[in-house]
Amino acid sequence: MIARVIVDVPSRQTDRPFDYEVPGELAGWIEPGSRVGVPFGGRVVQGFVIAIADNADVDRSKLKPIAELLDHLPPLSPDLIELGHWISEKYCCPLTVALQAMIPSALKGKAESFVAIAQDQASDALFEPDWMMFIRQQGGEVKLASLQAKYPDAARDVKAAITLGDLTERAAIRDRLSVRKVLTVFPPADRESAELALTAIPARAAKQREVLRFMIGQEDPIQLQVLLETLSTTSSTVRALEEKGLLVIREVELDRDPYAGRAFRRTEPLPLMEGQQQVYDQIADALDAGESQVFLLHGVTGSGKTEVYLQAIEHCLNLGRQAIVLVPEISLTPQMVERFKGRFGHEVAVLHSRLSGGERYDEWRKIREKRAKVAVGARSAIFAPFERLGLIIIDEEHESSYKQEESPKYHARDVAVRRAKQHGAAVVLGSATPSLESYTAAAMTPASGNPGRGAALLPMPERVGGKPMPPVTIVDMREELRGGNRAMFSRPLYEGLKKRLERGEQSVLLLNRRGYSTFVMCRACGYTAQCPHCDIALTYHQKSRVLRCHYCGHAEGSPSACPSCESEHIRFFGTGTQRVEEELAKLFPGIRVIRMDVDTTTEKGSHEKWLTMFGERKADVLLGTQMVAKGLDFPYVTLVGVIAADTSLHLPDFRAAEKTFQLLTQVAGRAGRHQLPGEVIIQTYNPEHYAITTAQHHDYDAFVKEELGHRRQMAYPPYCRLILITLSHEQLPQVINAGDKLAALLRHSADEAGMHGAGLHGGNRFIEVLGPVASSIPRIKDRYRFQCMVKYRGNVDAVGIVREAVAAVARPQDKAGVQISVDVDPQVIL
DNA sequence: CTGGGGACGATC
DNA sequence: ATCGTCCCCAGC
Repeated sequence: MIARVIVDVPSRQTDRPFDYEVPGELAGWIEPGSRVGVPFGGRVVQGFVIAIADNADVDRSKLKPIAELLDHLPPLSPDLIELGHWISEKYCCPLTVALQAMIPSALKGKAESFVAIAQDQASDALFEPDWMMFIRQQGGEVKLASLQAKYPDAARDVKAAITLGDLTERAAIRDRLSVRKVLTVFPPADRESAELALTAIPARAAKQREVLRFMIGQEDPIQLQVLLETLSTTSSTVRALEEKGLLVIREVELDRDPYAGRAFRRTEPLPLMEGQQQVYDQIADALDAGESQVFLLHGVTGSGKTEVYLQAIEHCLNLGRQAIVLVPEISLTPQMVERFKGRFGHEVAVLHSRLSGGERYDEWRKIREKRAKVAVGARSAIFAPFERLGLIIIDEEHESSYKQEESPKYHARDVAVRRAKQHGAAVVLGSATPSLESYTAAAMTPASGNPGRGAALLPMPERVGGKPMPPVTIVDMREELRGGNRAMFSRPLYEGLKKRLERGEQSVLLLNRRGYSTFVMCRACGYTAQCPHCDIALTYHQKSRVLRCHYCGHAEGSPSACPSCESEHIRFFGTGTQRVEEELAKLFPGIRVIRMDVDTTTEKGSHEKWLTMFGERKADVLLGTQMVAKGLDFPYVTLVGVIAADTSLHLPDFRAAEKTFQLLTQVAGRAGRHQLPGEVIIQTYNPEHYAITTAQHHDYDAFVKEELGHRRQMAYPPYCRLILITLSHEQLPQVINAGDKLAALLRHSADEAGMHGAGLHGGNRFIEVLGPVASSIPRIKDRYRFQCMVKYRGNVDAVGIVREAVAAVARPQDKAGVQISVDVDPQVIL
């Protein structure tokens, strides 16, 4: 029996299966998906079995046996392995990287070396060195690492002993975490004889009597720790009873439950409004049919999408299938979790990055061991190891956080569609502002003349309770300036805030820029403070009084005089959240402000803490970056102010307008969701920009129409697909050289591919290579950055072309080599 | 003639 | 990625 193993060595050259012999004793245990330790190039590494075969591809003499099996249940299933292949192809990464992304990091084992005294070595206490005696004391075998730590000078001798055969070396894979085990006390099995024994306990051991009496009355096993606290005694007392054979103490597996001690109030399905019911019926039909189908649920904020999700999941579970709910990391608040736990109780597993490694592992095991049927989580929860998926819901599907920034650079939405196909599951993409990719996919419905393809559009244009969308006022900041107001708050926004304070209502202020100021400039000579490691201006942080780089974290003291001309006319320009906070305090003495940005929410749970405080009306204003725009729902918020809508509009990103529109629409939906009517004020220097005017009228369709026009004109997605290749190196000439080489190779292959297709340009099939050009931030962390862009459409294997070109350029890949990263733009492929 | 150091290639 | 091998040149 032969196992094909993908070894955990993430490089281009080892990105293929290696064959291993399955030892007889493991034959029944090893299957595709098993995690194993295998000897590889003179050491032991972790690997995944991806297939079982009868015959090896290589000469039998080269085969080595699998060294160890790491889990009793394989952490991957065949469908996840297949999905891994797809990811590694589509996103251009080694298969092991794709597979590793699917399991909790607790299962990322590292090889550990052990040394043992060889069997035939007799003890020779007189002449033995200390370290050898130490090994004997430890039972003949120790971790190499602990030997190194204790006897740093013995390295030479130990190495020699291994070479001579006096010591043997053994490697094993060790997981970062294991199942949590808790000492647990079991009540006596035979209560009658225990009663008898009770009387036999002498009076001086009164504590033992008390413990035993307690345990006789106890139905269930109890944690030792809890027992000791309840009866305020010590473990020796309990141990004594154990030794008498009256009690049993055993280690019991226990989940680390991040929501332990929280009771979730059970909720029942709410009656659906007509709009909700129609949407639900369509999803339920698809679930009944059991065929993969993608839905785009376009529901305005407050239209009751979550209740539709909950009932669709319930229907899915009733059909004996499982469901995954993806939510942006930032929206995965306890309130959000509560909605799902409240409806489905213990059958919900929660997966997100704020959990500790152990908690995450235990939630994952709940799914693996079929104790959970619903997974709620961020991006990576798309890999939840369910066997019969029926439904995948992606809430706020337009969110860019569904794209992973590190390798594997997958987009959870695209992976979801693929995974649903494997399982015959339904996908529901929910958003008030669908991404253009999803919208275009939905525009290809049978009705629009593309039968058999496309996502079904499910509109939910009504808000629950019929609340109107809040009125949105656009304030032209150029007018304000002309009117003599140079402050960061326009008069309408100032008046609005003042009114809210007087009425005891709350406001939310959005400014998509943290820190105090955007840049520091000398008015005399024009000097600006730049990061020494990146080509980017430093941001001043008021509290710590330092200039900080938001890309590499570099910090330096802020100058009081210009470092270049020594003038004192050095000033802070641009506005960050810290400065707004300061200004609010000046304008409204006594105002209570909660500031929420990366700087104030690094601590675990701080994000929720601030929101809870705000919900309890312990602050008047919630001020923050885009994290205040997402999913918050506070009844006393009646004013939402956007301090500078232009911040995201001018980013060097063809999605800048789309992101701005989404952000403004999202944040506008935060006001007046309850009894009190709301109001939104947007400050901007571009009041006529369509992203802003369409957001003002809550007019998604108008925005999409306009934006699609621009995208078509510029040949950007969804009218084509993109691959961005970024090259970086410490030396500028090296990057330029590699960039030129790469572009030449790409152009050559693109031409060749074009030859075989009809109508290269303007038709439905083309491939175009742009660059190399310097990236928008030409240097980060002391590395110069250049990029090439591949634009393509139709049936061309652009990723394949890129993969080959990258492999050719990255050939001499020693330490001095140019780093190349490949980014495939998201695309809903149906 | 030996021994360090960097390029090259294999790893089942 | 990491390790062993080969080959070259410097030093003895």
